[in-house]
Amino acid sequence: MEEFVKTVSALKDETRIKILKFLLKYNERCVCELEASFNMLQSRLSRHLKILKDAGFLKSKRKGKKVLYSIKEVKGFKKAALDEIEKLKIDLPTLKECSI
Amino acid sequence: MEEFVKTVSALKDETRIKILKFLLKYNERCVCELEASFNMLQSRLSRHLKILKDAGFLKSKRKGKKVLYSIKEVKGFKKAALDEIEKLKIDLPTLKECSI
DNA sequence: CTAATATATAAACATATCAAGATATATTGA
DNA sequence: TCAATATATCTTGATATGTTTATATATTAG
Repeated sequence: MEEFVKTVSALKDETRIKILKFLLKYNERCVCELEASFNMLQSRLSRHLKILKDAGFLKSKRKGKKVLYSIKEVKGFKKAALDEIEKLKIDLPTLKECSI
Repeated sequence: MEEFVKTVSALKDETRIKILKFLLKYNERCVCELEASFNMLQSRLSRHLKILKDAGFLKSKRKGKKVLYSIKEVKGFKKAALDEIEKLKIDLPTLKECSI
């Protein structure tokens, strides 16, 4: 139950839905790229990324100063959720890549 | 997007998850049966049923004084959610049937 | 080691959601 | 029509969640 509620809670936020859709489209991205692309406060992003990671939707790996986030391979309900998000017709910001 | 958020929001509550699981198991039930089974205030139950119905998980039909609620046939993400809920290992209250 | 950059966490405040109690609406039968 | 039963809605107070600002931690360059 807890696990399911956590999964669903992570999905119940427009910002997080957009982040997931963005990473589905643009693969592995560092926080500063997301920050630039979404034009969003870093602390806000970091918080949402943590929630998505804790819920099992994202994985992260450090690369130097950067931390790269990407979609984790999932199945079952979580997979269905990502599929649904991928189909949503919502505007995503364009990718603002990091120098380096 | 709105639709997806509404769907997910409906799922983000333990009471509603239990109601869904209960109706998956016991099929069509009136509010007073749910009230008796869950030992829950009627207004609280009614509120949750409305949220689940608005989100597209439940349908209802009136039968005399009673209103009968049951799981609606759904597909895609919603179906995956119901499947997941059906698999959850949580205790459900036993059914307290209505006289009549 | 220190400064600079990248990311994470914490505190304060605002908003959303829930439970409970009160009230309203709908249906039936007298 | 009126009373009783079943269900729905509204209001209030409590709790949870999101945003912002400030601060802390981690990594690299010098």
